[in-house]
Amino acid sequence: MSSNIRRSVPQQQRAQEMIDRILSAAAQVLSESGYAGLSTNRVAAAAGVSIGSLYRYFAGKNELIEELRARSSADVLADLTGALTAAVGMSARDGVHHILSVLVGAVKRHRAVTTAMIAEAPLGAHGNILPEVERQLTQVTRIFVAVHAPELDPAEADARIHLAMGVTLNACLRIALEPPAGVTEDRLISLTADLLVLGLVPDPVRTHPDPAQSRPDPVRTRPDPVRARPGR
Amino acid sequence: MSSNIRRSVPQQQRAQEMIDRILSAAAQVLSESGYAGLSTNRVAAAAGVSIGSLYRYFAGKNELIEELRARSSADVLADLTGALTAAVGMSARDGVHHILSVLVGAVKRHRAVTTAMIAEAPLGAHGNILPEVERQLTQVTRIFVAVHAPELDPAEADARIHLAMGVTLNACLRIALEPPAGVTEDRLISLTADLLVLGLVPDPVRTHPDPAQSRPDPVRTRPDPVRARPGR
DNA sequence: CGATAAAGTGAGCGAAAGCTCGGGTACCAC
DNA sequence: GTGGTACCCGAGCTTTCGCTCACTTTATCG
Repeated sequence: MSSNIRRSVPQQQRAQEMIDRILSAAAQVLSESGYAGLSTNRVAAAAGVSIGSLYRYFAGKNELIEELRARSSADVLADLTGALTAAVGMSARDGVHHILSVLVGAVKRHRAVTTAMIAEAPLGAHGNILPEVERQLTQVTRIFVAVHAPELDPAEADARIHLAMGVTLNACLRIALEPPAGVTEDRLISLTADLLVLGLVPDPVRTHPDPAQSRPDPVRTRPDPVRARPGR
Repeated sequence: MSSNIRRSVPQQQRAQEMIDRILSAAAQVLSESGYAGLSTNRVAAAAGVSIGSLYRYFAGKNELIEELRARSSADVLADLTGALTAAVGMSARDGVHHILSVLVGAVKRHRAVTTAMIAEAPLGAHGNILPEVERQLTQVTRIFVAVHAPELDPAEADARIHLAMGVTLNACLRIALEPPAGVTEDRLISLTADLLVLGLVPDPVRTHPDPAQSRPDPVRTRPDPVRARPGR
């Protein structure tokens, strides 16, 4: 258990260089050996640095990891803010598309950290890697919904936004980190963008299935059968 | 490093009981201390069993974890298959809704394992917890799309299915494990169901933002930038 | 220059991990 | 009973972990 915050603030240039060396070595170890393979000794060795030096600048392993995550998150966030300002002049769908592709690109750049951090890690309890990004995105989306669908009551809007955040982040991660074969990345982004604008702004006409749609499905059972046992 | 596969097959009843004890102890440790806190010694102690007995039936820690995951996955899969047969008599949207709520319930029942397994784990490289479930769901969805949207070319259909799988699994996990405050679970499931049927079956009318919808957005850029071709 | 602080080193600590193995105990033929 | 097999135990091995600390080297400055 690390406790004494012994981390010293760098004052010379070489110290800053060392910090960078350590962090990029950590990212490298992460991409080569995964989160489980990330030990402070290994990082120090990979950085060509003494283990003692590592502990001079990082109070412990968790600090090191958190710093790594924070840097990636900040970088992705920077890209996002740029995309947001670029999107204000576009149509809703084009804006969403643009934002998505920027996010996908940013995540790709940080493949090592993001893939490894989807892990539990000792960070947030819920294992969210990019909370800053999600926060920013939520904020903007809230405004978007308020403008384009002011009739929604707050709870309903929140539900849609929550869902949209899940779709967005999940889609970006999937597209960037586990791209399926046979489909272009841009096609996936387009589909996601379509889905998002559809899901955010309500359209009373299509919220339920239109009766004409049904196929040779003869039986129409009870509106909803007994739900799965509550369990536990 | 575990190597010799020494795992013996149980022949007496008490052996089977022991295996169950070990597995449920593992689940308990997992929910109490997270993935990082899961050690074989701890599991054995929690099960009130010798560490040697654990290694008689599990070739190593990974085997134990994989068995745990497999059991949860199988249980969720069983629920899913039930939901699928129940859904054949329903409308598309109701069917999807039903499947989603069953999945959410199943995930909830396996909270400990699923939350911990979202972690890296030494399992699949991509950290997918329920590959069997995803496979089954993909298969059914493929049929669904083929029936309801036969005009889609295969690549386009695959893209939509891939996206839908991401949305489905992510939504279920989020709803089951990190339910947001202020919104009922059922509302989220309904929204997700709407989104899914919308996203799966193409509707030429709404693939683009309708012009009437827009608010005080003065600028409207090009109707649509180059759209990705169907790929492949 | 000499002095002081910052930066950097690495042997090695205690703890905990995964796992082994020799030896005991419960069970089921006969 | 007796033999044999399946079952179960737990001290303790080996390795690796996070981390400390006494120490040396390098930069800064009067």
